[in-house]
Amino acid sequence: MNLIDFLKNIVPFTPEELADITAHFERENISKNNTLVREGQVCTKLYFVKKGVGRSYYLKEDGKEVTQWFFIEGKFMSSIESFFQQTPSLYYLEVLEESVLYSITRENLDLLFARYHNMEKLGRLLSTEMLTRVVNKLNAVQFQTARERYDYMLTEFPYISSRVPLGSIASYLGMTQETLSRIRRGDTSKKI
Amino acid sequence: MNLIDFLKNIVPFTPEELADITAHFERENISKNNTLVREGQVCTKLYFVKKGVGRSYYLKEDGKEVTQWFFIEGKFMSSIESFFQQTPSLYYLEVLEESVLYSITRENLDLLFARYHNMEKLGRLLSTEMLTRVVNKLNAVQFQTARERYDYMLTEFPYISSRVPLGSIASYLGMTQETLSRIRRGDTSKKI
DNA sequence: TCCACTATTTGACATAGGTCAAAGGAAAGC
DNA sequence: GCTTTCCTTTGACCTATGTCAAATAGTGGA
Repeated sequence: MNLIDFLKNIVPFTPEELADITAHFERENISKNNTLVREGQVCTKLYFVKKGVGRSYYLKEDGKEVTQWFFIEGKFMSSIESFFQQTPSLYYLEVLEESVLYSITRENLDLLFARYHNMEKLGRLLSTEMLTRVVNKLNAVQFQTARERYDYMLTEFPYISSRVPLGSIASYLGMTQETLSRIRRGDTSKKI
Repeated sequence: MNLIDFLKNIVPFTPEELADITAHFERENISKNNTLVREGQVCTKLYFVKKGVGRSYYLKEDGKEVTQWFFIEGKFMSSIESFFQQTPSLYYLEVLEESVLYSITRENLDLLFARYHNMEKLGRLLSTEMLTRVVNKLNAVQFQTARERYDYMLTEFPYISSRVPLGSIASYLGMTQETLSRIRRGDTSKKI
């Protein structure tokens, strides 16, 4: 997914706006398993994923990683709260595959927000879209069985299960790796 | 909390902008236990809660109500997804106390978004703020024990526990009313 | 003030999913 | 082609929280 096409699909930017906006992004090629942000750091960039997969996660006291979100092609990726509030990140942000990202700094983004009414609109629309997604996940996690949550995930991130380790998916879904493994095996009716 | 003060605190609107914006809101006095939106209806308005408390909830197949969110004084309230995507609401929206709301329709809000760059900014900021809150709840619900979730709720909605029925809070927290009751009793260490 | 509801608490018991430990598989480096 | 390490599966057992049912406590209305 191309950044320009992505932007055009959401808000009817003029060609001049598009040119100026994309000029503020920088292409970055990131190799597999690279960490972009660590816990405690302030996240300075917002990334558009042109190719690859990323995830945000945090460490529980016992040292276990808990996946917070996956970021696939054609989505923006960041430690959102840290980036927007400029506070230390609670999360790690990492790339799980060889990836191509387009990044923009907070200052440049603010500049574009201030410069273009359309840009502000883009921000609002993307933010409400993300809000909807998070609410969906919340409902899945809060009120569904482990198996139903797995089904939810397949709709939210269709192809991810073959691309990322099972443990990352399990913690994203709020279950253990063992449980997810048993679900995948497919013993539906029997007790898991 | 006054609507004008609330708006001014977030974005530096001009007095003219503020006057025009607030002129598009309508005051509504709603009596206790009134339902504003039903499942399947498209939610036509966004409400600012000047006084009172509201909540959104949905009905599970077995007929049990599950609280999705509480809306307290000084917050915007709506069946958000329905309002912004103009799709049938998955949720009921109701007022739990005698309340004073300021409402705006989708058309008027879009008009203001289009008219004022600052308004678009307000939308973006409120949306990211809400996103942060939902993410916090998600983390609480997904990885904390029933007791910890209760503590989380006390920070998110400090005074709500005395204002709304225990069952509504329990389902908001993803636990049964019995469990919440036992937590409140305070048998911390012993098995609940 | 009493009644009729509705909301909350309590107890006994059931279970989904977690924990711990170990065994297979797959994959990366040499 | 081996070795080492990591990832996934499996089994046995455990626990937090759910379910069901009944007992109390609160509350608004007549």
